[in-house]
Amino acid sequence: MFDKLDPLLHSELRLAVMSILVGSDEADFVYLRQQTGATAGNLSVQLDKLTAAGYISVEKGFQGKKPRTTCRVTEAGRAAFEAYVEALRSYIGK
Amino acid sequence: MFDKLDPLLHSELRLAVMSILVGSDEADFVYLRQQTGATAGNLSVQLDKLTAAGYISVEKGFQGKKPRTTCRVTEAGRAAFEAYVEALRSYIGK
DNA sequence: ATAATTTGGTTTATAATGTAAACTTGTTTA
DNA sequence: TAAACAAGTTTACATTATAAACCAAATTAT
Repeated sequence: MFDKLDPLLHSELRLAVMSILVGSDEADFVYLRQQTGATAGNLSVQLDKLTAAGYISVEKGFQGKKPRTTCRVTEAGRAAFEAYVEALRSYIGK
Repeated sequence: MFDKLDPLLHSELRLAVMSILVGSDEADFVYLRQQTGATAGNLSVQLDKLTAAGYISVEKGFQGKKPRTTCRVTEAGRAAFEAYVEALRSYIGK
């Protein structure tokens, strides 16, 4: 009756991050922080979890002299996001 | 950008319960247990939380000699559910 | 020059939450 | 009348989320 909801995506902050990445293909730490309003610590932890799950890839580099952490959604991440959205329908209809 | 997700509804089991109640107006403990596959303990705890939030009302009675716990969604619960679904759109589109 | 602040994060301690096992109360069955 | 069952509830434990505290490098102020 109800599809299982992927616990990695069923989290407000991680879902917001994935939503941004699915729609924009690349976003850096600072931008994600701005858009989500999350604290840096929380964002850092949740990015780690998404990385560990293979849902995003993270590249650390520099922009001039400032560190820059760039995130991208992986194919697995995109698929998981779509599956999550599909599973949600069993709860909320449509 | 992203709407806040009501933490009371952003839980797989509570969301499933609310989904059933919004669509059926009355359901008893045993039925909810069957439909959700939850353990009795977990269901009991989550029903308490929904009750404390004023999202459902619970009536305890008997059917013959067996206890029977009947749940209904309240108006506040229905409104919260709809708001939750609406908020979700900001994450998953559509 | 060097002290104070800011930027871009990470680690870690705590609080909140979810979950199932264990328990309770009463009923039916052997 | 003892064992098993039904309908829940309580409680203990594990997981998760979150922010505070921290760190390193760069910038700004003195």
